[in-house]
Amino acid sequence: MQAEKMKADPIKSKAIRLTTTSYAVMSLLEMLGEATPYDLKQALEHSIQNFWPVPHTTFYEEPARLAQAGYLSQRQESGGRRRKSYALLQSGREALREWAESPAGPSQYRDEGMLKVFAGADPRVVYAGRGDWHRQKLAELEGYLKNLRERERPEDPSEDRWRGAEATLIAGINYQQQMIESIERFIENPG
Amino acid sequence: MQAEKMKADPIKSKAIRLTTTSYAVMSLLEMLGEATPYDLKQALEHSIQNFWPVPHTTFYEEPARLAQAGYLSQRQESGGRRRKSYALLQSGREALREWAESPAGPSQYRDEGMLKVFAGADPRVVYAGRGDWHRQKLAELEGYLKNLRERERPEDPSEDRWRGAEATLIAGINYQQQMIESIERFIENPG
DNA sequence: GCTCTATAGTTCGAGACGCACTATACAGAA
DNA sequence: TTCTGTATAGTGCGTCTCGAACTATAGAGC
Repeated sequence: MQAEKMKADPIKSKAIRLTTTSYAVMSLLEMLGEATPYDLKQALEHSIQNFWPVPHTTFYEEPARLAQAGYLSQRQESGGRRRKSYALLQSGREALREWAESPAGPSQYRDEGMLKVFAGADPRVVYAGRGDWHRQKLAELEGYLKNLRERERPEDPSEDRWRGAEATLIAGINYQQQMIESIERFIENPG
Repeated sequence: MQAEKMKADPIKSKAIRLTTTSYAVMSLLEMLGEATPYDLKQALEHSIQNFWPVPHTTFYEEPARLAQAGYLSQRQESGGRRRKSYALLQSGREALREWAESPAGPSQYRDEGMLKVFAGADPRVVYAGRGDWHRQKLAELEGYLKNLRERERPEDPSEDRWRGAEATLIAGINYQQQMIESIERFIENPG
């Protein structure tokens, strides 16, 4: 997680560190409006999970943390499951904008399989199923993109809250295609 | 970090969870023989860091943890900095082999920049410097591969402790080349 | 009203993270 | 000789992340 400064509404709230996960929650809330942690988790799995993996337990806790620090409003159902819903407050929206405009570090690639190869495992064994995994992921992303394009969206791009999501899907599709190639190359010639 | 079972020398040691970082340390020790944490950190930065990022503070602590659990031997210099050196013990070697042969999960891609794009940032701004970053990384890996190939190594591949390292460099070079392409594609057409 | 399954969520302890700081060695200048 | 600069080597610690395992609620079908 990147280093971030402490931020908080100075009046009522506890200062917390805003982590990349915080911004993930806030950017989903900006797209969805008011949402329960479960709604957020669902949305996450179709989008952010592909370039910023977060386990669901972490993601469930994050909205409460952010609400406590004054970035989100919280509202609780009175009947049934008495679920909580969260929405972005002004301070959250501002923090999100500021972060989005600041420079980002390089991307990270993490691959336990590659570490096994390093430790002497046979690349052909380690990567045997990988091509299929990436092909499946590719199909999944293409599905999301198709859905997104069938959705009605405003003419004016600056009004369109789905533009960012669309761009990340396109990038994800590129990435998966490249990975498929790159793995094939590697299996053919691992050294 | 992947889930791993608890393992320990049953006699003298505290049970710890072996994490992927543990195996990273042990695989380096297998290649290097006896080494100080700093030696390990150096080696890490030229190899594993590229597919399994670990902050140096974590990496410094890990050998002590592993030694305590009976996977490594520990020896301390008597003069100067009184540094500690570590080496793989039999139980460590066995744990490493067992892990290396077991299946690995999929790889992970993590990119804060992509999250900024998702949140509405302009891809051309976010990815402006990325191509160069990957080109530099590519050059770095090519340098390591050149060095490695100049080193004298045993004829018999099964004797060659550097085979794994070489394979990961080749994979890394593929990966960086693909990323350069993939980013160019994306910047030209981000949606 | 019971039981099955999908959905929706919580708990908690160990580990990871990274900022900020400390310490040691060794070279060359004062 | 001591000073001061810089590269090397390492530590402390609070906050956050991780994931296994568990709990709870809703609705479908019997």
